[in-house]
Amino acid sequence: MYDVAERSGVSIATVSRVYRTPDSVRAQTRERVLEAARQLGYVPSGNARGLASRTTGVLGLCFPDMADPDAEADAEADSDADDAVMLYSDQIIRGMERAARRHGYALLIAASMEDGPESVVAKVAGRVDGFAVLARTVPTEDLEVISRRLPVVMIAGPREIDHLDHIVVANADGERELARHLIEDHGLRRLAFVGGEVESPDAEARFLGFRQACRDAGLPVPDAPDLRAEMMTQAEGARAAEALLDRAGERPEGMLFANDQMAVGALRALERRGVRVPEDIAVTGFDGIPLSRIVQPPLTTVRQPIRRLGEQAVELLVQRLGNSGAEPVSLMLPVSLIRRASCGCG
Amino acid sequence: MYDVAERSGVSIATVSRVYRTPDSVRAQTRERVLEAARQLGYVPSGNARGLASRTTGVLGLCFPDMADPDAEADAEADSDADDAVMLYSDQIIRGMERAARRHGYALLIAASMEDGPESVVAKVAGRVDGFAVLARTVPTEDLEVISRRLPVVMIAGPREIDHLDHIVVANADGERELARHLIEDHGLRRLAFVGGEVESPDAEARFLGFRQACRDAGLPVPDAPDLRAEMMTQAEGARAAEALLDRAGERPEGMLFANDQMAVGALRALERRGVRVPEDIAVTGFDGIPLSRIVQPPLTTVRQPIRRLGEQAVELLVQRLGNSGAEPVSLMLPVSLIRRASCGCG
DNA sequence: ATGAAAGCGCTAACAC
DNA sequence: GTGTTAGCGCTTTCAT
Repeated sequence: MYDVAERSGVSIATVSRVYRTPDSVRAQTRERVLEAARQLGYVPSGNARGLASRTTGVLGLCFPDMADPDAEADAEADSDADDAVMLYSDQIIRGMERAARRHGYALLIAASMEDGPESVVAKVAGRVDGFAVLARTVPTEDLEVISRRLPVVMIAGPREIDHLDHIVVANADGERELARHLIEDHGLRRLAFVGGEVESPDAEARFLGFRQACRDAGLPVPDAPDLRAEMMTQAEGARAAEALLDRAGERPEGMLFANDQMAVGALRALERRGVRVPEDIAVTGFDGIPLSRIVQPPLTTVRQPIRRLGEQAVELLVQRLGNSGAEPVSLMLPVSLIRRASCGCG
Repeated sequence: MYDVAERSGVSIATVSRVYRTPDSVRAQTRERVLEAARQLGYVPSGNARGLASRTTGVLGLCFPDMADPDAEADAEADSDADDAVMLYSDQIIRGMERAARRHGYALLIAASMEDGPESVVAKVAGRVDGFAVLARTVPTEDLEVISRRLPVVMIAGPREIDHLDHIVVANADGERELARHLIEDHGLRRLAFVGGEVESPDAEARFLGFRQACRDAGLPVPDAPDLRAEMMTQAEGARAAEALLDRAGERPEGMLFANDQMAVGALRALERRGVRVPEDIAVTGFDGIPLSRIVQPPLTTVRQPIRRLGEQAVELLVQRLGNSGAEPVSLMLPVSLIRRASCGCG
């Protein structure tokens, strides 16, 4: 910058102005500066600007370092499928990027690594004006500290920290509606629910919705899911389906899975066992992943607006950047029931 | 940082060490510093660190601000499809993020906006250690200046600037192999090629491959594509198919499109016209997008490894960051022919 | 419309 | 193992 100033015969202040507020510099001067910059290959240092101005023009996203949930599935599936898989985080990224772009921000993304030298979140936090965190990516303790310094919004997670903005989808509503559909519209009564870990807020909320539907319909209300899966993968879904089949007592008329992955695995397991879906048993998932349309039979599920999650995260961050004093916001995005063949529709 | 130092009774240098090289500080001292930081909500400033150390630990990506290529298609298609669409840029991002993570970098992404106050690329360039650019995102002139200061790799573009590393896929090879397959294995001889703009390096390279196959087979070698499409959308593909049908002279036995989008559009147009694929006419695409598997009949195409493009970009950047003096590298990634029903296979 | 000077919060030598 | 001291390359008052 000093070189550019010298070469164009102005002060560094003027060079700075040329880049920040071009109109505040006489056109002729401006041209001279720009030309000098070109000749010298000058690129303004974002770091220095950020340091001096205390703003970066960048928003961030931290997400978990999970292997693809489909990794195991791919082995047995067509390798083509790999390209069709759009990860949850990919869609969040896309949503955030779009919205960030609209507001003139760039997006910094980083997955939390197992054993990074410094926590990834700190790295991101130090380089952005605000950032979003996917549930269970970052130790609550770290978030607590960081969120005192800059806006943080929690996506799809519990309200771990009460002064954070946070966004979730209507998990309970969706599952309740889904179960209601099976009960009222298809007349099913013996329903089994396969959940996730207790610590997974999404899975728990879905189970809650299931319970509500049971209560509403006057059916027995279970205290806990019939089964719980650790990672909610296809393999676990398949195992769960078999376990349910082999369980003593009457076979369930419907199996509700806390996500699509498990439901897809179940579909395959049931086919191997010669159990027809939906004639013998209805199967449902949750998420609305692309795979859910392609499997046979196509999966009845609840679609959650993942990209909008990302978009809203950015909107919240931008709002808070403008008005940091406001009350913490808590958004719940609506979901939609998708009726396909696996429940007996279509 | 000064506050943390004061509160824990050490100098700022020690605070700095605690974050950079924890082992160089006595455990007891370290704990005191960390505790003070926690109490004060201290978050190290990435900007200041970057400024002082002249490195950011961030790699960048600039990509074009295109609307979804499928935007028009979505209107007529199932809105479900929207979620299944994985954009080219999404896959590049995913590939780069993965590779960057492995090397301990975060990823900064930004789409070039129409009328940003400052060029997006400058913004990115100032905040990263090196970055990748998707073809035709950034004015060559800007790149020329910036690439003098930090490593830049061009993805899927022409070698606009000769000292840049760049990566492309084997467009010509893929199209040649595809055309050879139609000619030799299916015995087709009257082939029509629908290309893109002259300025699209991908589309031109694919046409080149088509020509090679014609030459190899002793067929007439066209000087130019039978038709060119501006944006290579489904709508344009449909129009092109109809134009080809209505053209005077013998109807072609095969239509080769420069991308899958157009081929899918063509499939629909041909169906409307009552032309059977592949019985009456073979149709092929290029790219291997998810949609290509789902359409009826499934599309024969050439898959390009988009994610690997992103991964390789990061590898090149990391290499160059380690050894800036090396010769410019030019990588060509292999593609693979995918035979499906639209050419008469399977 | 332009210049001068004081930091922004950290790292990197070097000294102890 | 820890402290001291210069900057890193900008933005920001405040003058002019």
